[in-house]
Amino acid sequence: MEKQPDQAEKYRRSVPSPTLEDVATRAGVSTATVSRCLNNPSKVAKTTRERVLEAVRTLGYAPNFGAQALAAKRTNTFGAIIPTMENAIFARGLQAFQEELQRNGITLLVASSSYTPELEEQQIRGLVARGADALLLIGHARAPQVYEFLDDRQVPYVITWTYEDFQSRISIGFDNRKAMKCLAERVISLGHRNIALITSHRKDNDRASHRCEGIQDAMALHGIDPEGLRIVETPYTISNGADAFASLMESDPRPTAVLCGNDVLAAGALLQARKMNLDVPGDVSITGFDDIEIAQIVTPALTTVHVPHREMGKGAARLLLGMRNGQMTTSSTELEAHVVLRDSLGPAPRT
Amino acid sequence: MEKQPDQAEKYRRSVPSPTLEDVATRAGVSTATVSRCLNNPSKVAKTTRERVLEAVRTLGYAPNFGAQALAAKRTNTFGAIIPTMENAIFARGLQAFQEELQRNGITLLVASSSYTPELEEQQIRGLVARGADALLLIGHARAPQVYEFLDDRQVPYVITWTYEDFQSRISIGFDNRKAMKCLAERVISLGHRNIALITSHRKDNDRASHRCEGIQDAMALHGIDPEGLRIVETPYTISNGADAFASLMESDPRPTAVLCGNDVLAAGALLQARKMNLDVPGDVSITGFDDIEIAQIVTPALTTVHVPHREMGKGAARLLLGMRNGQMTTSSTELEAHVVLRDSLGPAPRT
DNA sequence: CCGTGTAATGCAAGCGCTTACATTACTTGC
DNA sequence: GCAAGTAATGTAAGCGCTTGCATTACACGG
Repeated sequence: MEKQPDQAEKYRRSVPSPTLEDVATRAGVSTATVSRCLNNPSKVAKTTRERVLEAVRTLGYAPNFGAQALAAKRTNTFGAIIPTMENAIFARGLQAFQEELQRNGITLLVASSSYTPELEEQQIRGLVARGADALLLIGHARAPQVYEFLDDRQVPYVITWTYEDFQSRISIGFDNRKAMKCLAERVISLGHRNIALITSHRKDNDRASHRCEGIQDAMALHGIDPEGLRIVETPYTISNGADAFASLMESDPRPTAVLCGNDVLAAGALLQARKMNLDVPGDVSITGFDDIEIAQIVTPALTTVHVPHREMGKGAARLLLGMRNGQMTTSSTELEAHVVLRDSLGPAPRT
Repeated sequence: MEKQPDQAEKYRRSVPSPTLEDVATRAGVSTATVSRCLNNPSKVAKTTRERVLEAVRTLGYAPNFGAQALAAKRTNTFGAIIPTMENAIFARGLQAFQEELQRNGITLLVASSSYTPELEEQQIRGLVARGADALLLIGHARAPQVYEFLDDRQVPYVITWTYEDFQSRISIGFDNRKAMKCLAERVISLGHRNIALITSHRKDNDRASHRCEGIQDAMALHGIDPEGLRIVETPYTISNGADAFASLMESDPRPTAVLCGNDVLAAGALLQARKMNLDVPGDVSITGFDDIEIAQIVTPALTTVHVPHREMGKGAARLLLGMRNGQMTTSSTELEAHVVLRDSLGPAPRT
């Protein structure tokens, strides 16, 4: 008998979230005081503060995000647009970024652009419309109107995964060109003359194109014609890496060293080498870039370039936090990437 | 002479975002019409609509998120809380989830809980406070007050990565217990009697505990005492997998098959086996779970359980979209996971 | 005991949008 | 030609919060 109404009530009991006003009433103060108490505790008397916080607690109050954003013109939200979530390239850096932000009470919104400039622009506008207070961007290459938009709206941003003291845009990262050059010099010093590169598309991707240029720098430096670098462009997946490697191995003369624009492509290349019964590094050397987890897992372990993922993420967060607080003194930071020698790179085979 | 003001102006020119009102003025209509035009185009005459859209375009108008959320009590934002972003376990599913959402004009907010219930609860409340219209959750195990909170606030949610027709909570996923049992039966049928499991902590993790039970089911079914299953619990990282494997190999009697709760742990085990000069699967068999990318990359390639990542992600999005639109007819969906035989599982070695 | 300074609090005006309801301008049937 | 319906648009009331300014309450020196 008691059951029926109970049931019905259960259905429609939608407890609306408590509002500032509810808290204010319960604590016997005005909404202004509650607001101050939450955002600026020092301006409220201790006894009142305690009473208010008590009310907040018992009511389970949480501020309405939209209202807060609307009134304060500030969301305590930062955004990050990364090219892809599918593989781990950006995961570690992003994790560090987000940890640092969290520590400062701000939330991270992540969007991925699938390496597509149009999509990226759309995502950037979207995040700004959602009130992102600041943005993390990967690489410098994007349409000028995007930068104009950001500057007009006064949205602070930092460019990562690359370092370049460039056009007053502040960035934190490493010099992709230099890092890759360093690795290429190693390769060349082991006697390789016939070198190939598997990379993602370089258009609209400054990291990829700088890495390529780094190889050519090293070649030129050692008297090898940079034009002789065989280049295959393909999206970042393992199977694409495998296919690219296969096609490279069919070419003549066959490269003795295949450098890859990142570890994922290199893992694919390695897989394909095994399938083709090629010994790595006996028959052909393979290198990666990024030093993500899989670099250590594959057999042979990948010689690659270690990228300071966590430092970039954390540093970017610091910079952005500073900028938001009106610190205009911040400047770009260069971090170091270094070659990690493992087993996939060896001397060039004798012909 | 003209220069000074110009300079000064340059500094302070913060173009405030255009508002609905700006658009309305420019198009010579009221804000209501503009709003309708954007959210409900069919209610506006075609000629007016064109005029309005033109104004929107030239002004570069984008709705203010906070204001919209406040007025409409809806954010077109869904949230997902996953245990970790660090490895690829959830990446593919999440990507599919987000793609499907994007196709429907809704934005995804991702938070990670680091496998910590308290943090997860906090993240859930955070996302709801930020106006998430619906939530994707991993696994069933969480405090009742969390479910109460969600039900009170009428926030739709779906549980994934597991399937269980359970307490009226709708879920989409696969039966972890059954899937692991299936794999374990394979293992047992190859003559293994001495079996070990490396898993993440099972407390507060129903996927992990179900997988464990699945093994024990299979053992019981084949007359092996389920109590004989050696279990090592450790967080999901490669090096932890390696350490766990090492300690297992020192135990007596030594297991002939080490099943792992996921591919990351298995990759670590494999690495350690190589370091210990153990042949896999000659000396010891190793299996994973999830079938993420690394399963195919490691040597020997990992025998594992393929999980329908993309289907879960996409399906979850569909369910949530339906629920938000008031479709109460939705129900849980069971997907299939299946064993993938590769090279890391072989017959038990003769003693 | 009063004037004054200071700390604590309240008042109320928005922030930019959605939407119920009111209004206007037309059709259309009789 | 008019009542009545319908389609298109306008009016204005909030949504829940922040914050500049006004007000109140004291403490204190003279």
